[in-house]
Amino acid sequence: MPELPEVETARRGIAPHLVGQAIKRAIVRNRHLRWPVPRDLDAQIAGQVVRQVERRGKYLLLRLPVGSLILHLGMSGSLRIIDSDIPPDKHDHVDFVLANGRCLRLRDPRRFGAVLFTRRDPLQHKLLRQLGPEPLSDEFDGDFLYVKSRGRKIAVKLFIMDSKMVVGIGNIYANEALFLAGIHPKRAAGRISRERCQRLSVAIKQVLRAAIRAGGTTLRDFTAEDGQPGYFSLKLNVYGRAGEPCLVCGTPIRHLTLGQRSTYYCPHCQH
DNA sequence: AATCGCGCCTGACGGC
DNA sequence: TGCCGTCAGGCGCGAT
Repeated sequence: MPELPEVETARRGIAPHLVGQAIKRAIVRNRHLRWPVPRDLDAQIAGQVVRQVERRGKYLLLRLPVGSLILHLGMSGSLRIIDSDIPPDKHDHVDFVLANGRCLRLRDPRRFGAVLFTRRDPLQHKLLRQLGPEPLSDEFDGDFLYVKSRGRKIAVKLFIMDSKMVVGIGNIYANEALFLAGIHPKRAAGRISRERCQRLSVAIKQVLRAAIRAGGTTLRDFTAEDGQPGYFSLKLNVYGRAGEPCLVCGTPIRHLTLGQRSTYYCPHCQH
């Protein structure tokens, strides 16, 4: 499941192949993603040169002279740069055929992803407008977490996964960051001290940066089959390790469900 | 305003 | 071998 580090890795992988290239046409084989792919997608983008590939949270923005493509990989989406004559798999829903004979191909078996187009500022798009700060930016720090969480009774894990608070922290990295910060996932967000908010913000940045590094070193050039997502080569301390010993203290890792999502923690290290 | 739970969708996996 | 139930999860949205 692509989280922020995987999306950032994808951005870095595809950007060199796209920037300065004209999109000859868009081929939409299946419009039924999270939201319908616009019927006039091809008409909107055909002939336009990609100016920039940006990321905002887990959204990828392909900036064109007129408008922007907004892509989201959902749960199972992946992007590759391939020769445009390679026949599509049944889950290869959208192609962006480039002028150089290559093609940006979106595969998404579960179709939770999205391909949208806007002629306006994509950051003002309904889906992006209300997003919180980037977790790796200076704006996101212990003070930010502390101030925003005062009075909130919501479990801290759900709090840091709320994209209106801060973007890009998915389930895996939320679990891992809380372990590193020594905070119990169910603790009320508003009852975490300033010091521990600081620890948490540092842990979040640490986990995300490590995952981006891992993604970058996982030999992904995006010109062939997808490489592994970052977390495959990352040491996971708690995620998916229920019953196994904590790597710090040996206590069995516990599992619970929080907001319909799998949650893992060490009952000895996290309070 | 804050919080909670739903539903979209398919592949993997376990049990029989 | 095959069938079936269960789980996984990003995230917007509607309900409370």
